[in-house]
Amino acid sequence: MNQNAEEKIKQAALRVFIQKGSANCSSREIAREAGMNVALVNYYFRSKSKLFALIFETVMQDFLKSMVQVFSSDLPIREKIKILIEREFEFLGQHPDIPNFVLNELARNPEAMQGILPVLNMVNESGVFDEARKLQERGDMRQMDIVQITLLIMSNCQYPFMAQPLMKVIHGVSNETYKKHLTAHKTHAVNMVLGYLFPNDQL
Amino acid sequence: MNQNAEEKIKQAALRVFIQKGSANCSSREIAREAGMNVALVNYYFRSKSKLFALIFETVMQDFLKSMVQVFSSDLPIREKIKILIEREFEFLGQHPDIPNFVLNELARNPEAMQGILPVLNMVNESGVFDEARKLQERGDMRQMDIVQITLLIMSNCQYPFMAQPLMKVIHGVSNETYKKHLTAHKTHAVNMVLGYLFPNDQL
DNA sequence: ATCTGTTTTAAACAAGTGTTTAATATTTGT
DNA sequence: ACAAATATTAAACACTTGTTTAAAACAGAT
Repeated sequence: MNQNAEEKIKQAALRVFIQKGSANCSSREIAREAGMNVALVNYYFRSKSKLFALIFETVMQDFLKSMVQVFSSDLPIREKIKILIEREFEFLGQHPDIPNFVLNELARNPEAMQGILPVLNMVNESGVFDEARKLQERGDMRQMDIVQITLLIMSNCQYPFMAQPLMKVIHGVSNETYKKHLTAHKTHAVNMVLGYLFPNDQL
Repeated sequence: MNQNAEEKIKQAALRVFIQKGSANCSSREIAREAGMNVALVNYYFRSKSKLFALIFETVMQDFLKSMVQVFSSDLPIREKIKILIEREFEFLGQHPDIPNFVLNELARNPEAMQGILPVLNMVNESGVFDEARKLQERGDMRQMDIVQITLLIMSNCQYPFMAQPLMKVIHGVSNETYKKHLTAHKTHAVNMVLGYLFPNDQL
């Protein structure tokens, strides 16, 4: 089980960190989840914080990958946004607790900010925002800052998953019911965002 | 400093809990922030978890109060939504880390779910959702579940504040710049949500 | 089989955790 | 002024934390 141990610890750390956060879990818990000894965690990864930095970076990669991919593609802008939102809902359906994890770490764990730099390069080199700017200059898209376009899209994708516990208890709905609301919400997100960004499309 | 000590601890706990979360702070840190001894925390509040429950409940009250107030008012529906969003932005401008705090605790701290029950009563007794349903049956408002209307509004209000660290680093903007984006975003949120909920208003 | 380097373990370390205790200081009522 | 009640403190409790150490188990090569 040579390389297996290292990999098992990584996967256990991924699960535990995402579910509990970097601060609210122990090295021993990660080791237990991996079925290994505590000392092995530090044998392979030097320290808990180094292990976390590693995990956090890979999570950030996954978190932003699909967004970058879609926008680097060759589709017309409306299609891009539509597919982007749909993929985001699909991704979040399988990893519903990642947004909470990411935003929480970035807000509360100063070290987490370091691990985001490689991902920043990925985003910048993709030319996502340059392209969006070009599309905007060309005309029919509503004039607003790229920051706010990003916000518009991500708000309506990520928040519904982050607020799941709150919404369930406020409206008194079950897990299954809320999942149905989520898939229905995908359509609303697409239509609302597209409708707002391209007001001239109305017919 | 009789009642002062108790109150000082409460306010210190409020600050520390919101900034660090219930799990990632110690009783001693709260005591230090309040300028008091550790034992006093338990002398007044029995235990750290009891203190947290108390704090969390009051935060939840503030968190949902303005929403309930606005919807219990006597304004026409479009005005209600507009004012609701604007008040939400104002509240979050002064308490930008509360959404992250609330959603994080609800997702990760099972005990937090208990402290929400009184707030649930507040929401239910206000008749917020009943009223929204009535308004919907009457006609011109887009047919969609109350859960999703709630999501629509809260997503576009809360997420921009929760994602501040992420957005700042992704787009490389300063604190001040981002604040300007936030106030600009308020207008977009109002227009987009109203535009989507009342499609016949277009002129 | 023996040596060599790597992997895994149990045990220990100091530091920090929530909580309790018992003694001291302070306020209150008389 | 004194006594009773309350508020505050330092010290200790048992336990968990991240990390290190030194010994053991294991692998492959000669």
